[in-house]
Amino acid sequence: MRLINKIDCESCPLKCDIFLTAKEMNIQSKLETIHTSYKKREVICRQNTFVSHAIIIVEGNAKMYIDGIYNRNIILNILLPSNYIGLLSVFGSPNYNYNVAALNDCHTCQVDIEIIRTLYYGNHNFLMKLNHAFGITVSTIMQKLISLNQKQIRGKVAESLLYLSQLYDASRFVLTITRKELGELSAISEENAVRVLTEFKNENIIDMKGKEIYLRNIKLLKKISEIG
Amino acid sequence: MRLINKIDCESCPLKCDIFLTAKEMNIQSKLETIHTSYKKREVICRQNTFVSHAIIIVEGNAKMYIDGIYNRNIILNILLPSNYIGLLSVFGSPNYNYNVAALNDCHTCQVDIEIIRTLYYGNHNFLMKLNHAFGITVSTIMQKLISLNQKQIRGKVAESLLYLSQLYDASRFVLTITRKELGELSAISEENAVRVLTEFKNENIIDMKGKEIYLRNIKLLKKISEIG
DNA sequence: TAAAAAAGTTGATCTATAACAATGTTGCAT
DNA sequence: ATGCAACATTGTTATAGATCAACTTTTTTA
Repeated sequence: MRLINKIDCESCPLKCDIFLTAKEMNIQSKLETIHTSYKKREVICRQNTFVSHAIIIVEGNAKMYIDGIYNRNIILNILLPSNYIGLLSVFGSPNYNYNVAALNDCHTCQVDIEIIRTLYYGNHNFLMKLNHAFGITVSTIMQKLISLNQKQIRGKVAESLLYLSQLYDASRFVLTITRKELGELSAISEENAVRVLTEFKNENIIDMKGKEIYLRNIKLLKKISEIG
Repeated sequence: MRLINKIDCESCPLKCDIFLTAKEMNIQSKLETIHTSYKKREVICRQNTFVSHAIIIVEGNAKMYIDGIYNRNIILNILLPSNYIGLLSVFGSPNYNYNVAALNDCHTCQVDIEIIRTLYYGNHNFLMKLNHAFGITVSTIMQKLISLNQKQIRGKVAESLLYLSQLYDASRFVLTITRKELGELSAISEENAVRVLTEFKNENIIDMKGKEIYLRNIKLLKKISEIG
């Protein structure tokens, strides 16, 4: 982790959906932010450590994951630019309950969580947004709980592919994650992740060349994902 | 579902941890509440339906569970008196993302969610409590995600037993759930739930007679739960 | 640009657990 | 009191997916 710069930055942390703009909040003073870069594979935040800053991904992709038993992690989701980390702790638990690691070189903008806290203390508009976001988080994780538990490998991989497609808003995309990570996202082994991908390719459901993936038959993928 | 009574009830919905007392809120008017009873096995609220009321369990136990594929549900947790249902929706998703069903005859007190919303709209103390509660919920579910995915049946059952022990605050307790439900709480089959219980009994880790369970060796149970 | 490390692939084997089956037990309703 | 439905138990079988192993390809680093 290299600290690039400690500058006043008005726009980037406020781009994030959940924050209000400086204008809306009617504040003059600029927020003091820290800009930090992370290299590929570097850990941005670590489960069970204290949340000192709200972090916004400005550039790059990152994975949010929880430590499993015996090095078998579970990836919860992929973070894209404008996604924030750590807001769960604003008025919630003081520690991270997940890890975040850079999938490629990442640039972040960080704001002291205490500043966020005081800034938004009495702002119920913000609190409502926060609560709303948490509601979505909870229902997402619950959905994941089901699928990781009850679907079989084809259903799990289908779901992951659809998730990625939606994330990148395209039926043709370049995987930022490795096969092993695709396995961690689907809670299956690396080998089976590869096998299912090959199956899908042979069945003309997807097209694949290295990291490039094209979802040929999204309708069928959805079916496979649903029935498990 | 039988509607018992529509009375003004000041104390019972406010007993719940997350609410403030009428005194703290400095309100004179009494809250209009609905008291409803549910018989054993009756569904109190249904996944994907609109949350119209915040429900507080006044008496009885209930299970919170999500619909799985093919009737294989997953029980998230057991609700005891003073636990609330539906608060996730106050400023979050408008629908339930889980089911709740009575494990034995239950008595509930319900308050229109809209009243809660307006009552607490500008009350950041409440919003902060809500945020805090959500934080705990999220980290609990994440923990569950790990254990259901990576532990094997002995670890899962050990975890469930420890959970129940903590819930009832006793090493000796009477199961309110069936073996099938213990399976659903541990995400394993009913048969394997029985088998593991018998194993634990034979290994003198627990004592068991029908629905009565006594955790003899909690330390070992914790070990089994941790290593999976 | 060579060497090392990381990532990807395919086949064979092993195993944990679900599913099936059969039967016993308890509790509730009429 | 009796019969039905829910609940519990134990043994057997089948299988999905992990693990192991050996190898190739790609990417990173020095």
